[in-house]
Amino acid sequence: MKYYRSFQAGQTVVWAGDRMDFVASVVSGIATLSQTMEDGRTQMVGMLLPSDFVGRPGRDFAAYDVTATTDLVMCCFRKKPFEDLMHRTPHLAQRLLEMTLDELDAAREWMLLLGRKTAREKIASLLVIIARRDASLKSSKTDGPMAFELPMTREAMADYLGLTLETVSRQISALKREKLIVLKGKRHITVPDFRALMLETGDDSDGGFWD
Amino acid sequence: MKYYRSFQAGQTVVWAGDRMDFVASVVSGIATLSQTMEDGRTQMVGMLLPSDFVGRPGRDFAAYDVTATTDLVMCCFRKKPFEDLMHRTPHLAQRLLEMTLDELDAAREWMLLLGRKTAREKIASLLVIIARRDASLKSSKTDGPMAFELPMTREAMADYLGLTLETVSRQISALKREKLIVLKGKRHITVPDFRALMLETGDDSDGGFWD
DNA sequence: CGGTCTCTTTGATCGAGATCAATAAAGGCG
DNA sequence: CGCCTTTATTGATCTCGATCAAAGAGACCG
Repeated sequence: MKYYRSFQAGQTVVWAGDRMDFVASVVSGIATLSQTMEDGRTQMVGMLLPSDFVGRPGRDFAAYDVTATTDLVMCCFRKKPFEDLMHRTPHLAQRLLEMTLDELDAAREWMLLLGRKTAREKIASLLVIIARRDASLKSSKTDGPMAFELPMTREAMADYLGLTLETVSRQISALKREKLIVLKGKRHITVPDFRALMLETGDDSDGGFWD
Repeated sequence: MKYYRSFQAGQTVVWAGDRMDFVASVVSGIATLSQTMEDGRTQMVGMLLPSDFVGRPGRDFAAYDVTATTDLVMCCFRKKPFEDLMHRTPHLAQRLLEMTLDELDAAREWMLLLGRKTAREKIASLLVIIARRDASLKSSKTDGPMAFELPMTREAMADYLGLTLETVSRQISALKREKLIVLKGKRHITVPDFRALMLETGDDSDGGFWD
């Protein structure tokens, strides 16, 4: 009923439209949900971090491509027993509801980004999100200089942000030129002044994050 | 504990950030959820149709502006008693989970639209969505000519689609010129050939809708 | 160590949609 | 009815990001 599966970075976990007779949660690593149009245009519609849940009770086919962007371990449950468990355990539905509402909020914030932000604001927003997540994982402070690894290629960033990979690259170069970020190699980023980067996201001055 | 509230088209139900001590569901009419950036850029992030739910158990402040786009009646419950009820009624959480998952799917489809579709595809997609909803409300067939009222201004459509109102107007004119739609006045639309319009949305040939 | 991947950067040019501006149509109301 | 406001259309121009193209930087491997 419960088992673990591992995937290498880049591997596909399931394809949209495939039969999917399990639900799962991420143990370690990062996975993405994405949708692809017939002509190949791709949009990432979700990002799964450790503890996040995939799969939908009462649906037999995957709605999205699920891809491991880093090495990934997932904990899977067969769907049928899981659904039974859910009926017997009221708390489970409530917990899932909480998580789904969080995802819905994230999706809506992302809609604002996709519909209204400039390329520069999109890149800054993504870097801020990744930096924050990283800081909270390591429970480090967000005021000094922050450093982290980008867990994705430029192309994946483009699919995330509704841009082309060239535009992503150019905007990152621009932020580097302006000393808002420092690059070591292609993936390691240091942010000397987090507030300065946040000002580039187009969001409210602080979003209540600093109190 | 339970009461009804009515709003006129254009009225604001709640502002983002306002205290919101109730949850509600739409009885009749249409409401929208939207987010606004400091400089006024606006993105609609959700559309509430009859039976849809607003408000989040365990959150005291509204996350989005809620606006009535047509005359609107909502059925409200004080939040505290509702939360108690939810603890006592396992089915309720499961039902809310279903609805929230549907909204999440809609939000993700919308993300693809915002991130990757062209202006023409966005307009066609919106018209198809509205036409379908209208058809299912009147439980009429989707193959003959279809006619419906646009429940929103060009500006609201623009906020929905991540476009400017001028672009919306131009694309509607283009679809009219090409006889894909027929306009009577500014709001009444007739679609002579629904499949032809669907081909303009950029989605899979039929999305399983025709079988 | 050179060869061949894949990923990234950078340059040149193009074009869809934004922006700025003017006009037109449709209500609402004195 | 004419006046005023709101909503929509259309035109002219500009600009940001897409597209096309080439070169650079690692990583892996024989």
